[in-house]
Amino acid sequence: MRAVAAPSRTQYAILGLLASGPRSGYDIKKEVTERIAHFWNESIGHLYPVLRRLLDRGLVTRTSETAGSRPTRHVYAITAEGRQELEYWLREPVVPSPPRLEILLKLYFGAHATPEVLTGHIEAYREDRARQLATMQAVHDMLGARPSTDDTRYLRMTVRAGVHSARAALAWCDEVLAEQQALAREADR
Amino acid sequence: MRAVAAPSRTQYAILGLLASGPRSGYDIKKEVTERIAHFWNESIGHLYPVLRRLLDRGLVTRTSETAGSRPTRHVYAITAEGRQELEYWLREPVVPSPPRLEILLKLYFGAHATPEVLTGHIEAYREDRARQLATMQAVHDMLGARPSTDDTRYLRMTVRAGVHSARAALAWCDEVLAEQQALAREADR
DNA sequence: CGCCGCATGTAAGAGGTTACATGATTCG
DNA sequence: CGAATCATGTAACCTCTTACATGCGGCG
Repeated sequence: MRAVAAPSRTQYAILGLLASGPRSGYDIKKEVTERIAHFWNESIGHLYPVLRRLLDRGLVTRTSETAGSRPTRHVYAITAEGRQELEYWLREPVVPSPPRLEILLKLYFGAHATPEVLTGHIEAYREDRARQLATMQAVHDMLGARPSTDDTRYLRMTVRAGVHSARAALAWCDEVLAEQQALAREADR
Repeated sequence: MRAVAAPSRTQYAILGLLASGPRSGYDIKKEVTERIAHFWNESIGHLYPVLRRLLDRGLVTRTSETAGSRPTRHVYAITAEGRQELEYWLREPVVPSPPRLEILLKLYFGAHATPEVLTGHIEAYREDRARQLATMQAVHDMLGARPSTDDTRYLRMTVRAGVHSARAALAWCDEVLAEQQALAREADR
């Protein structure tokens, strides 16, 4: 390989989840979409081959649960080497991923679109983020009812990140929408 | 192809830039890194094949400028069909891309790392965003607080998005760092 | 009786990054 | 005189997504 490995983050997500208990591929997918979808996601079709690779590398083990005639359920557990690999990755600096915000790209090319189209995009985005804010706040309240236990502390922090980010997005949308309205009034005069 | 085309956004970025004047691949790359890197980026190695494809599809034309013994400079210009394609894309709803925030993933797995490591990551991230905020504010001031001319109006909006986002990130970092410090004090007691 | 949840996996390929290859010119 | 800029392009390769393949069991 010439291109230096941009190491798959999927494998670390898997190791991280398995670090708090054995799970099947299906379980992992569910956990991702139900708990951390606000900052991370995985597609099920990618999970299986990566689990296979982790197995081959000895970072996880696999046990099979056969229940009647259903497809065999494979439960994966992290090994000592897997834990080491996870801890190594956790210590490594976060690699910044260059942003690609499609909505800003469209806005940047705004001169080639109608104001109505732009406003429509921003409004849709605003609603999206407003919904997210509501969800995040609901989750936060649910977590916040109890004292900061170890198992929810970090989840709560990520939820707060979502709250901050959504609020900022809303404020920005309102700014942009106001400016677009001012422009429309000017054009009307 | 079975997987339904997630249409390359690179091609639209190219068309959008070419819509305000002919450029070479090299020029496009420079413009991306110098002007819109805060929300978009392209790698030069990917630009050339995509330009080639746009040429084959008749969305751009190419003229060659030979200057002495240097590699021939290819200048691309958008065609009427290219403009149509761009405008079509601009009208289409923004496709939301599921987030993957590595720093939050590491934080979420915080139970398997030392508090010092986590704090280090957050501090690094904070500095990063503080730098970005400074840059964004400088650019914003340069663009001029008020008279929104058409050619800077949309750029300014994207810069404002960066300002809002960076401020939110800083506030979040401070919150998290304070919580980590409180935890450390508790552990000390 | 139809849909959803459970459950695994493969195939195809898009999209994108990095390294390599090559060489002139400009500037400090 | 060495580094950066100009300038294009190819090769290798990886990551990840989507679609396909398959089928049971429970619930409304």
